[in-house]
Amino acid sequence: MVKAKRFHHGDLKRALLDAALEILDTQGDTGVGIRAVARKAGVSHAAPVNHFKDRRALLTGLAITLFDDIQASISKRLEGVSNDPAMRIESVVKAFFEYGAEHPNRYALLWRNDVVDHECDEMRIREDAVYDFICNEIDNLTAGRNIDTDTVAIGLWSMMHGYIDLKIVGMFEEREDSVTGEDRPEALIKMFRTIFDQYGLSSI
Amino acid sequence: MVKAKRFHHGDLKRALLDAALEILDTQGDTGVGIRAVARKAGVSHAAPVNHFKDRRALLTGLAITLFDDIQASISKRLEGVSNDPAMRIESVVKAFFEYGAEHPNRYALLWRNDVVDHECDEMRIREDAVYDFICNEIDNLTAGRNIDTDTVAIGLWSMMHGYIDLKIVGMFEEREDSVTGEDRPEALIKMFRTIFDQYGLSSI
DNA sequence: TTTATATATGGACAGTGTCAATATCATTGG
DNA sequence: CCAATGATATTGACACTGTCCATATATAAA
Repeated sequence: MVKAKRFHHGDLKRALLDAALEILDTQGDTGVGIRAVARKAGVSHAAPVNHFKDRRALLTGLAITLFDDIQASISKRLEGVSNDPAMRIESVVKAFFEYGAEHPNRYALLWRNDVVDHECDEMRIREDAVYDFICNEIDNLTAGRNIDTDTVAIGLWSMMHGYIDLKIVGMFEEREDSVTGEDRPEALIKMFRTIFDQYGLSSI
Repeated sequence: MVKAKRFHHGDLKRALLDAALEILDTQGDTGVGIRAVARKAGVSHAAPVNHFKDRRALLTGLAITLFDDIQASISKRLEGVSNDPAMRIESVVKAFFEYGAEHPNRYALLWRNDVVDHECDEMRIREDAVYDFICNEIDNLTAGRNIDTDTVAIGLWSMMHGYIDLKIVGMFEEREDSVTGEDRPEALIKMFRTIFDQYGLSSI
């Protein structure tokens, strides 16, 4: 039942994903093709079909591993953080900011609707895990008040994602903060604090 | 000097862009290729090279026309709106919301960093036009106060873009607003009003 | 060991982007 | 008006891609 060193190659699926990730980082998702990945993994051009029936399946599989990486990064950050819901939310946001800045190609792939299947369970489960975590923390803040959790969560996630995405595109180049002088991500986090404040969430 | 019905085809560049847009709407940007567009326009597969040297150039050219469409939509909306900066900003946001909902493939193409060249002047000019408009209106609100315009503008645009983009991906399906019962875009706009309020921008 | 299943190979096909050589049209100069 | 020039379109070619097929081989089960 050991997964390594079985069959012809060993664990080809893992090898394919490793190769795909390397190509993604260097050439973007355009370069991540069935044949190119197979070539890098040292197998024939038709070998991957046994593990990924499609190019779409390959990229979806890759995206799933990327989401797991983010989740791991979030968990690591949460270890050294207090139980304050606001601080825990901030950890999630910072994890995404960091991931997008360090691995723009990986982050961009995650939200490519054409080459990644967001309908599949494995993808949905992972998205929901993060979303539900945020909602749960927001609930801790809004307890008893007449505030819709989803609205706050969607607003938060939208701003978080939009900032990362537009920064990757290059939209925000040469637009430094001339007043506070702090990093833009910090400014955006502070901006969200003001939202929470206005919503009566004093603890943040 | 008339542009129509000149040379072999007439105005092939326009015909190519029309064909490209039709394919984009029906098949997404993956289907928008040099050969497919040429086929639809009724010319040989190598004809487009005279007007777009690349597939990237073709998609960039297409994106430019899309941005012009959005700008036109914004201008139209602004006609029936008062001089209140907050209302004018809201018009811009609503124009983008509407465009993203009605033409998801077009909106998604706009921010595809790999197939659209955001460095070129024609693209930058159009992006800056909208951005500067928003900044200008924000300035009218923040006049004299110690608030960084770019921070507010980036936050606004991030939230606006992120919401549209994630909605296209399907991230927000089945997450209705259970409290207010209003549309999510309205809720997000209201959310931004709270930001402005908190920033001391009473007029919004 | 035999059988069955999972996995990998090589060949083929249609499709793609891009380039080079050629042909045709439109405009300009004489 | 005619010739020349530059812009535009066509055809053919090349390497590459995703996907399918028949085949071969390795593992697991009987």
